[in-house]
Amino acid sequence: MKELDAKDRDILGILTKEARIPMKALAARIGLSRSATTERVAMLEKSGVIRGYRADIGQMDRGLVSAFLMVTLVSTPSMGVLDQLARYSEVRRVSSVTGQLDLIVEVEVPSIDRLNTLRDIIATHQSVQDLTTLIVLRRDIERLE
Amino acid sequence: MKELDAKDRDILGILTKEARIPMKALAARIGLSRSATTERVAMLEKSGVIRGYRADIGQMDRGLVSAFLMVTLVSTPSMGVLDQLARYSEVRRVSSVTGQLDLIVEVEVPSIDRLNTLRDIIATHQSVQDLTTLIVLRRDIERLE
DNA sequence: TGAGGCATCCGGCAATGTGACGGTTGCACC
DNA sequence: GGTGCAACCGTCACATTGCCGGATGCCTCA
Repeated sequence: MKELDAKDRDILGILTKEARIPMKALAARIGLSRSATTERVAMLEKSGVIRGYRADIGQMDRGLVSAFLMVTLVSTPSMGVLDQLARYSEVRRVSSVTGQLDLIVEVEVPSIDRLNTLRDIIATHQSVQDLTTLIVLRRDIERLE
Repeated sequence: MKELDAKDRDILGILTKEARIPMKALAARIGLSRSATTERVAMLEKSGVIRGYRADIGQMDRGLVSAFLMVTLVSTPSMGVLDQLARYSEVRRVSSVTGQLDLIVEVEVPSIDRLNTLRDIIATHQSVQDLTTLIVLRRDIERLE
């Protein structure tokens, strides 16, 4: 895939905030014709830079509990932990990190009970050495893209 | 705001995956007329259930570094830390959590240098007691909505 | 019970946006 | 200087949208 130029970055910048904007308006904003803009967006989609478009739903309205599970592994190559994590749809994101920890697992569960269940399942995995649960009390800032 | 019914949840389910779908197609999928569907979506937007629409960008394509900053505060009412954090556009999300930590700050910066700068700025804030930086090496799972 | 108010739905029209295409321009390469 | 190519533009026919009036069902209260 080619380098993205300034126009492409403009497009991405706008689409990450207003994904439903009409092509015509998008074109006007970046200073290209509609057809050129449509072509660029199609290219960005086809090449995988744009993976899709999502509505951004307020978390409170779903009545879910979010938590971070801070995981330390016995040995760094994760040995099936990821496979297991991937099996649970409540697992929203898993990040390998540097530092005292190895994985940060973000989960979103319907209840604290379910969180505890999930926590226990993961904590008892053979390659998990230590697991700390941090429940999100409040989102103070949220600007994910 | 009223309770969301099954149709509303259908709408949300579809829009969280395909935010750019035309209203007509959305209407056909949930089994309502286009105008009723448009009305419902408008209601969901106005009431804040739908906060916006975002293009989903593959993170690697941006050449950015993501990191978690684990913050312990001197005293729990945050005393201006949030205001300061909000000032930096690299701060993607801040979560108040239970446990040994007080805040989890997620940042996305163009370089490690910038990360260090940001880290230092936050760490020297008077109400920050402790700050640990965890750099994201890899996203193993990502299913944020 | 039946008249009014309200929420929700539908369909239709005019305005706007889209997909598809052909034509222009600028540039690199032989 | 001719050929190929990538990126752009404008236009046509068609699809989608915003906006409306009107139907339907339901609740409330005289």
